[in-house]
Amino acid sequence: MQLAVSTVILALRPTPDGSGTTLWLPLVRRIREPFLGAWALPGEPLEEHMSLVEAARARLRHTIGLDPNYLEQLYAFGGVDRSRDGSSPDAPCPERVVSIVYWALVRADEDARMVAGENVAWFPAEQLPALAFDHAAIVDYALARLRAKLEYTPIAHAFLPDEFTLTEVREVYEAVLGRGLDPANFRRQILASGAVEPTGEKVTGTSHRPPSLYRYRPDSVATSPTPPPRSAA
Amino acid sequence: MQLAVSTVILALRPTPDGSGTTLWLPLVRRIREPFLGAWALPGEPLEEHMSLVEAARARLRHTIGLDPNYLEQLYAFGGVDRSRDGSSPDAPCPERVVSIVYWALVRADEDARMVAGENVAWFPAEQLPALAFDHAAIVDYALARLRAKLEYTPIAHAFLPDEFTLTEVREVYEAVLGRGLDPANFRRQILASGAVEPTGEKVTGTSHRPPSLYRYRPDSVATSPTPPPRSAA
DNA sequence: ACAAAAGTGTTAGCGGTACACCCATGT
DNA sequence: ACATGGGTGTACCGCTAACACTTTTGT
Repeated sequence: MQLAVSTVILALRPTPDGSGTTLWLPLVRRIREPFLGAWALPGEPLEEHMSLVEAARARLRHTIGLDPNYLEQLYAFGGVDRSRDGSSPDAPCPERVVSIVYWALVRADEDARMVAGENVAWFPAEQLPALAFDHAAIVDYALARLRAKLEYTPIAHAFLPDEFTLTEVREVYEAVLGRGLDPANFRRQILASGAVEPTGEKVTGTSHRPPSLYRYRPDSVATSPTPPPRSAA
Repeated sequence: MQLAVSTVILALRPTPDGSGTTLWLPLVRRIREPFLGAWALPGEPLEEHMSLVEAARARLRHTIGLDPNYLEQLYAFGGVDRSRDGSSPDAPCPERVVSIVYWALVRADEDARMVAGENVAWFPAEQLPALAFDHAAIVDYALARLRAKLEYTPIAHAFLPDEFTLTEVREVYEAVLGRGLDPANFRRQILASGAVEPTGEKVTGTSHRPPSLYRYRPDSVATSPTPPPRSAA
C-alpha cells in the first residue's frame, strides 16, 4: 500500500476564446501504467522525511516552479479500487494508493513568472481531458470547495497581487462563481467587511475614471487558511 | 511509515454535575509505547482490504459497539514528529505515523444501547485528561468543525432520535454552541428552514403544555454529509 | 461632446433579534 | 389558581438587491 500526496493547482487566466476569465489547472501526462498516457494531477509518493504539506509544496515547486501563497489540504482519498483502470479491465490490479490531496491558488503576478515543468500542460477547468484514476471527481471537489470558501472567507486575496482595484477583486469573484455581480453593491460589501484598505494611490492611463488601489489588511489570511491546529499539519 | 485511521466520537450527555448537557467522547488507554498508559483517540492501522471510511466504521464498532449514522472525514495529520513523546525525550524515536481522522456523532437513543469496548472510557470534552500524540489538538479541531457545521447544516439531526420536540433540537444547539438561544426565534428559524416537519403527534405527561413531535425531512442528511465525490471516499 | 468605468445615493424587502404576550397542561 | 414550558405576534435593525445617478478620466 502506497501513500501519495497530490495537488490541484488553480489559477485564473483568460478563456480560450479570450472573452472572459476562468480557472485553469496544470496536469501531468502519466508515464507509467495504470492510465499510461492519460492526464493526471501532479503528485508524488510521500517521503519519510517530509510532512504532508511539505510534500505538497515540493510537488508545486516541481510542477510550476514556485511556492504559491495559498495551500490547503483538500481531502484524503482511500477507496480500495481507486487505482484500477476501469477502461482496461484486463490490466493487472495495480498496487493500492491512498492519496492526500492539497489544493493551491496561484496569484496572477506569480502565474506570469511561472516555469512549467516537464510533461506539464494547463487546461481550463471546464474543458478537461479524460483524467486518470478518480482525479476528475477530485477536481470537481476542489472547485466546489473554492466556490464555497469564496463566499465566507477573503480567499480572493490568494489570486491577487499586493495592490489591486476593487474591480479586479470583483472579476475574481465573477470568474470563480461564474456569474456577474453588481459593481456598486460588491464595492460596498467588500469595503464594509474591512478585509481591504485603500493605499491612497490610483491607476492611471485607463481611458476612463482612474480607479483607486487597495491592499488586503495584514490580518487577512496569508497562506494556510483554516488548517487545523497549526503545529500538527 | 505507517498509515492509521483514528476517530473522534461525540455524544451529548448530562454534565458531570447534572446541571446541563455537554459533549462527551470515548478515549482508549494506550497499551504500547510511545505514550504508554496515556489516553488516546480510538484508532487502528489501515488494512489492505479496507477503504478509509470502512476502517473508521470498523473502529467505531469495536470501540462503542455500534454504527453511528454520522461519519465524516476530519483531516489527515502527517507531521514528521507527531508520534514523538515530548515528555520523555530519551525514548527511542518511534516509527512515523500518518493519521487520517474521522469524526462521528452518536444519537441519544443509540448512546443508550451502546456497548463500551475494552480499555474505553468516556470524558466530557471540556475536561479531558492529557492526551497522547497531538490528539488534544485533533479533538479541538473536531469540536470547531462541529460548531461550524451546526450553523449551516442540519447536523443536529445526527444527535436526535427519529421523532423529537423542537425544544430538544434547541437543547442540542445550546449544548454544542455553549450558549442559550431564544426559544421563540429558534422555533421559527428551524421551521422556516424546511428541514423539519410535524408528525402530528404530541408528547403527553409533561406537567405543562404538551409539545408537538417533529421529524427531519427525508432529504435531510442521513450519514456522510458533505463528503467529496461519493464514489471515491 | 461622448463613452466608459469609478463611485455614491436611495429604496424596498428579507431575515435575525428582542421581547411581550397568549395557550395548554399537571399539580 | 398557579407555575411551567409551548407557541404566536410584533416592532426594530442591519444587510442585500436593484437601479438611478454623479464623477473623472481618455479620445
